[in-house]
Amino acid sequence: MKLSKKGEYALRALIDLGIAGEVGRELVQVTELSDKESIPAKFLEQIMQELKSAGIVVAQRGKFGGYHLARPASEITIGSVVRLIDGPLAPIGCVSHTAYEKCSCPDEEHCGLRMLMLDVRNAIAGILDRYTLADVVEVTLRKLRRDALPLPFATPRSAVRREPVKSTVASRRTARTAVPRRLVPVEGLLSQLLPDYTI
Amino acid sequence: MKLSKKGEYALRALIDLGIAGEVGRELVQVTELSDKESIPAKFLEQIMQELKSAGIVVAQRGKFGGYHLARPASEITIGSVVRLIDGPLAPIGCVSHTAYEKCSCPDEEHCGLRMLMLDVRNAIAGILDRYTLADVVEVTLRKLRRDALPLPFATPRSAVRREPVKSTVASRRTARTAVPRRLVPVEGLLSQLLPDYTI
DNA sequence: TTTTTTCATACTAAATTAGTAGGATTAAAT
DNA sequence: ATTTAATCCTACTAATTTAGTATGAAAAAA
Repeated sequence: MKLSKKGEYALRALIDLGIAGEVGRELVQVTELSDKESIPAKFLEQIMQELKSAGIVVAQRGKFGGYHLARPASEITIGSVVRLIDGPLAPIGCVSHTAYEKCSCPDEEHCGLRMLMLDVRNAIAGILDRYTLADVVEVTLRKLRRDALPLPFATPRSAVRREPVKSTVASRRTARTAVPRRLVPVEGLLSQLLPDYTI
Repeated sequence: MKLSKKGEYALRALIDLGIAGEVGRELVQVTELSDKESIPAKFLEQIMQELKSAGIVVAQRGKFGGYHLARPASEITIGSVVRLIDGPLAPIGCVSHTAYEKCSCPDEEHCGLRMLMLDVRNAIAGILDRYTLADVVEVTLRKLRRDALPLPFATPRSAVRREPVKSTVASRRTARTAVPRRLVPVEGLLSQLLPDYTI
């Protein structure tokens, strides 16, 4: 039930971009991300490319370029990122919603294992499709502030000399107000750390 | 978040052994299992070997030999089987209970991703460690009976000419009475299909 | 003694994972 | 215009994992 390193790196980088947006930083370069997270720079470069192609991040080329989120962090679910990089969330193909595949078993309708794995897939998707980058950014910032630690990306590596590139939408809309919570049953550690968890 | 084919095959075979025990069949051979589930026989043979080494099944060698569960199906959790064959349930090492591994991130204590993945690992383990082979056997048999389908392993391939080999414990104790349900929150499809789900 | 099963070990082809390498392109600064 | 520093693009690769095959020995029943 593993998440690949690539998937982990993608999420780490995106969370960092979310944090950067939250502290007013407009662009972050691959080397900053790879330094902070100890990710091989060239590997992360590839990953950022995939995220760009998928429309999750936007790049600014050239000197003093870098990346930022293409949409508000509250509109990027963790599940969508994991699916993009690592494929379906379901443990076996015959219970995948996004990539169903008939399994080898003789009778899917009477397969107890399938029922069980459907529960697992729903449990995973219930979490990863519910939470967004904004949620993870929020708990991270909350913890850092609680312990009075310096926030990452607070000081731009090179002074902010760029015009507000395209739109500051990302940095404004990250607050979790507009997007309604989707489902009812809320449990787990993250939900307890988030302020407005509906029940 | 995939379960390997090997893990899937192991679970299918074990569920079949559980069903066999439930319908009074004492031994099942690899070829029967591999036929029924369309698993390459030699591959399944290897898998059964691992399950034997782990003390999950017991083998009877020689002509008219075969396998049966080493313990009551109600005492074999799905999680223990998946961990044996596929390793830890946790998506990343730093949230694994059974195989913790320090992750590359600079500060585990303030890592939002880790919190999230801990929720995921708890959700997965909450299901796979809660349910046993007996549960899966039960929903399977329930569905087959509901649709008036023939139960597998009801007719022994070769007549039952063997003495009650070691103990009939497995076939007697499979009823889910002795083992108490472990946790409180019960949801998902499987729990709804099981009769005595506590809440 | 034959048959039929598990047991044990070795091997392998294909896919996936986790990267490296090298340069082309773009844009800001000088 | 030239230099510098960033992303972009493509190809390659080493190691590991996955999903098996292959071959035969050992055991037990007939």
